[in-house]
Amino acid sequence: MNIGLLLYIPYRDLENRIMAAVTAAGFDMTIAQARLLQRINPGGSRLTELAEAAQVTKQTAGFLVDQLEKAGFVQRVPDPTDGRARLVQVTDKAREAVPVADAEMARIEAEWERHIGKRRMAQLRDALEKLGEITDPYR
Amino acid sequence: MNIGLLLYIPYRDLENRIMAAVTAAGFDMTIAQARLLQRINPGGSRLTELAEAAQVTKQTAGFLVDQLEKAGFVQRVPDPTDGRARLVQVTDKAREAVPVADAEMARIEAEWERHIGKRRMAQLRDALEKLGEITDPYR
DNA sequence: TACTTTAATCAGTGTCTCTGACTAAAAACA
DNA sequence: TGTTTTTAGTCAGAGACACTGATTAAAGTA
Repeated sequence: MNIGLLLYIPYRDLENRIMAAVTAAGFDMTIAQARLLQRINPGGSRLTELAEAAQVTKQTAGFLVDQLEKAGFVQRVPDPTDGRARLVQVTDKAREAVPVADAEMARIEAEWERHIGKRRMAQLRDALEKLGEITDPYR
Repeated sequence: MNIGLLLYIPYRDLENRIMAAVTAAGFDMTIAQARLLQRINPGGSRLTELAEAAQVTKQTAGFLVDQLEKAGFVQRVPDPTDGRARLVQVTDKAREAVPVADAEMARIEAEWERHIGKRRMAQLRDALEKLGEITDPYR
């Protein structure tokens, strides 16, 4: 079986389940919004940075940040070091969603480990981390 | 690092590269179309089957099949065993794209194996196949 | 100062995906 | 057999997401 599909199937399952958990907890956001949100640095990120990290255009990133801002998950503040730029910062409201996502993630990882075994899980992680070195365009 | 992102990064890289190779060879199709095309059985598939396999609604599958049909990559023929249904079949034109995709896939797999080693590659495949047992909704 | 680059936005468009409502054929059943 | 329910697929409408191209304002550079 095609290695691409093999990678995609568990990925999609994981993403769907985490999004379901997050929205069930009352955090109303979409997958694209969540993907972007994840990439924001602790001190805030510029839109251009964010676009690059998430592998979308600045326009798309701006569109998503608009929605996240409207929903109260991020705020834009002026960048003190550059008058053209603004920093996108995660709000407390969005930070409250993190433990929900983390808990679901832990649940899924435990399930996976139970099914494929501790050894295989460690090997999977190891192989993927090494693979990231040549496939992550942001690295 | 988050196992979801770890899975997603090489997947996206692979998909992008294969699509680039396929479109560069003159086969003008989108990712969504290609995903659906992959799922069509040798003897043809019903729309409902296809939708289930690709995890989209019947409407979405129909929309994509319309486009694939317009581009000449599939044809719809009546299902002899069911007057309501039609079989979506892959055309020769689409079949010509397969070796292009396969060649790119082989190239990528070779690169990956060169970077992470034969042993890790085998472990990755093994772990993912086992994981598919619990994460593939179509299985 | 004049020119170039960079950060972000505005305008417009195409693709993908969904929900809901519908038609027609097949299957189930009374 | 005739009626009801299920199944296969389509039509209509809407929203989300992604793109290209053009523009504005600030910063950096010659």
